[in-house]
Amino acid sequence: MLGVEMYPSLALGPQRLSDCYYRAHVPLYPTTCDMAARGLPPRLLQPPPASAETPGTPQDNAPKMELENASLWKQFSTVGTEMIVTKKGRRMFPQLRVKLSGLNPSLRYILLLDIVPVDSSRYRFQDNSWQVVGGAEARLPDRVFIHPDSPATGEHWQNRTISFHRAKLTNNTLDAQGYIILHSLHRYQPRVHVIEARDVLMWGRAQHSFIFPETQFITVTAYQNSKITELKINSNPFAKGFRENGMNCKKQREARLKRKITSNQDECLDIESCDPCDSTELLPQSVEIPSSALSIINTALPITDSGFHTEVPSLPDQTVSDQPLVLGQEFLTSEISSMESQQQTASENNVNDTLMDGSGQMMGLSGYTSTFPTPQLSSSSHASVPLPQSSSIYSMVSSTQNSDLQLPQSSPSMSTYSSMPSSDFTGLNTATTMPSSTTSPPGSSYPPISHSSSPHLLPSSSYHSLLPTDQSQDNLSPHTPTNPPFQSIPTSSCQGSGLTIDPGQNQVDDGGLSSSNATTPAVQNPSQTAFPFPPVQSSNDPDPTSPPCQSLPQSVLPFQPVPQCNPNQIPTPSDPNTTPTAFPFPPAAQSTPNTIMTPSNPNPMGFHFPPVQQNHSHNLGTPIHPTTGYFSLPSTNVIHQAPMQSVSNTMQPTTAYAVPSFPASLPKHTTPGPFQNPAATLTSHTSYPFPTPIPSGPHPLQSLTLPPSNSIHSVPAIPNTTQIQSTFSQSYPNPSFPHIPPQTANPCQITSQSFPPIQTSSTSQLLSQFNPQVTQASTHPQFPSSSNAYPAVAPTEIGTFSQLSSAAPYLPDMVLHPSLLPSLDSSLSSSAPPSLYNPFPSYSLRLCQDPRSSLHLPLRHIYRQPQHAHAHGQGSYFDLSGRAVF
DNA sequence: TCGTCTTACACTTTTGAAAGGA
DNA sequence: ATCCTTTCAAAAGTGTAAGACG
Repeated sequence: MLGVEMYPSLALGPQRLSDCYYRAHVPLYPTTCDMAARGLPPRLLQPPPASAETPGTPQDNAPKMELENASLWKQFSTVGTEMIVTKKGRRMFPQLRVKLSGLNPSLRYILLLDIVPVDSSRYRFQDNSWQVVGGAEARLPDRVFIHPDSPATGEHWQNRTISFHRAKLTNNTLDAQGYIILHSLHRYQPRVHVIEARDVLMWGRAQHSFIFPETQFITVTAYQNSKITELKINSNPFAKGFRENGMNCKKQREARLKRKITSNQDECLDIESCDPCDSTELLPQSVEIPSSALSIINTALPITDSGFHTEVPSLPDQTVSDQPLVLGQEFLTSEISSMESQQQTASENNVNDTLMDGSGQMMGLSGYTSTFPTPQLSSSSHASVPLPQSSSIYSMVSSTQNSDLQLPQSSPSMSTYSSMPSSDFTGLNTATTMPSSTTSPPGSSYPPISHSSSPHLLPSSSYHSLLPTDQSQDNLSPHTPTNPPFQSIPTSSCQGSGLTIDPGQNQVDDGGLSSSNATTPAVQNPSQTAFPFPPVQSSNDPDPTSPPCQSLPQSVLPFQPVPQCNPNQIPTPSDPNTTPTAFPFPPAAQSTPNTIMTPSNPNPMGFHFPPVQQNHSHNLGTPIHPTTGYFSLPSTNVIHQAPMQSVSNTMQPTTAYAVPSFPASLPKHTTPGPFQNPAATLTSHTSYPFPTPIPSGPHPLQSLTLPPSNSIHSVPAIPNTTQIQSTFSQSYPNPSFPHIPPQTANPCQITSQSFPPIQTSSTSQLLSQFNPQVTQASTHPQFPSSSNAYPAVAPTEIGTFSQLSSAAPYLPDMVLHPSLLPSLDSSLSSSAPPSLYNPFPSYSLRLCQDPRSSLHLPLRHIYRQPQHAHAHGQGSYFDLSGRAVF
């Protein structure tokens, strides 16, 4: 789900990046984020204990992301966020503005935004609430918005607010602008992916995905909930005209209309009689703001969302010094440099932009806490969860997990993590141990759907999930040796106790809508000062098809278990623990590469970076499966074993939710597709089969037929290399969305989906447990597909998501790591009928190499988003469906 | 008839070019 | 000639309302 798989195309031609074709495989099934969205169970991963955070620990270095305008999002979430989609494309509001920390300042990263369906339902706003009215429409081409600043150094990303405000949403399935195509009246979850681009070849090696549950929204062509309209008008600068005192307010409009009519009549009667003074009506009028409006405004008043913004202690991440580009990387380099320069300029310009939306600071938490709808469809569990809990969750997150996360980077751990289930959904159904609340949160526009009941607390703050890196790989990688120890980032610090405000933070590309940075404390993690460079997967990996355990990421559970939160407890800005905005999703180990590449399921998750030249890949240290042609993902993600333990130990069934971490879950096909390499599918998580040539055409991918949902793979594949992090607002509101009926549940999926709490006590165990085959058996009964809880690391109860239980059209790609199963709470696993739950779908984010570069895969150009003649980069879109976007 | 979507509209903000000055 | 600031117009982003569509 959340896990995004990136397949670095190792061999890149000399051509410019813009000329390169990238094909993104569209996940047939819901991405991991879907899981997150669906089931973001109340359970929050516990933050590593503040004490645990120590400078130089690997955990500290883990990338962390926090949603800067979390409070604004929460404001909307409490009501039920709606996003307008139009044919011409509509920006998102609130904007998705995040802050990153824990990156290696010297490394380059690419930031991507994609939006995945939370469930397979279609919604309708009835009785002042959103209700499921049917199944979702066929999945649309998955597109990814590339932040215009990409690629940029970690320093660049960390020194400013990163805004994806340029991303546009459209409901035009034939959109040629490259905008993100969404269905109206469907529920979606934005995801942010941080992909390490230490160099061209290494691109996509390390991948981190973040999800903020509070950013879920329902797409609409016209606002359904008047409360949302009010919030938008009061929060969005562009809508000032519609405010009470605006020139386009209702009174003014009515007056204009009246005048217009009158004028027309007058004209008809006597043109000369028209008096210029009539225009006075148009003049702005002081308007008394209705109490309701005031309340809204008040809510928007700057409240420190620091509590929400507090960063979670970062997990250790491998640090890599920038390495000279390898052969074939020139084009990337040039492209990157060009883009970087261009984007950088833009970002710089935007750095000083003050947040106009008042998002984070502007919004009051109070509103958020009370009514914030949970992402889950099921009403019971989420609805019951009070916001305060979320706050408590934050505290927990910050406090506990670090120790766990700090697992030493060990190759073994990698395998273990790779296999780790993306999400544990066992508790999703009624059987969940977590307490379910039948009542929906007050004010929530979305009626709770009866479902599982675990309270779902979504951490607003970001988590970093560190995936265990494959040391062996890293070490083998030529680049590895050169990688200097990770330098701490001075500006940002995060951890709970250690949280500090970074005065110097600049906003990136905020479009001026974002709130001022000053108000938002940048959290730095003192401990991040230095972390050892994670071992790189050896390019020489003897067996590309080797079981994921080797190559697999180590995705360790980015999810930190969240101890039970006290609902009443509200995170305070001062409380470091409370603010983690995002939690990492453990990368989904890709158990069955082949499944991913099947024609029917070209690329479930994301970008494919097929190695152009295997030679390069090996040289680079990214193992490519000889037969399959997939790159084995390096284990950049390696690190976070500790979290798992902490999760299991600390997480409370009720409060904590497991986050499906596995980025690229690949649907498992019983029959290997042409692309598949049987061996690869079975054995190695790390190596992915190289996709067979796809018929060239304007939309090769689109032509592909998606497998019926039923055919969906029970086993989600978890990309080894990618580290998935999802950020959930701890305070995530109860699910306002109705859950989907379980009818469609795929038994197979269900089994795979449920993930018992993982016991991370011993990394070695996990590693030993990791078995690609096992992962393939994602159908493991312990992992119900539909379970809401995120499997990951969180050991304790898995939140149940009613939504998940409902049969979602999308099959989960995620593969649970067997090793995780044991650790999971047996009660949960037993309680949840495997068959009942759909597997949590996960997308692997993959970049496909341009076919022109002699690659098998059809290449797609990476088009830059229309520049609009603006100096600032507008961002780029990847069309995962194979459609040229830019 | 209803639900949904499209389009035009008026307003606001953003953006970039041009002009002017240092 | 370069750099910086200011001004201005165009483009883009908003929600609304009316109408179209199925």
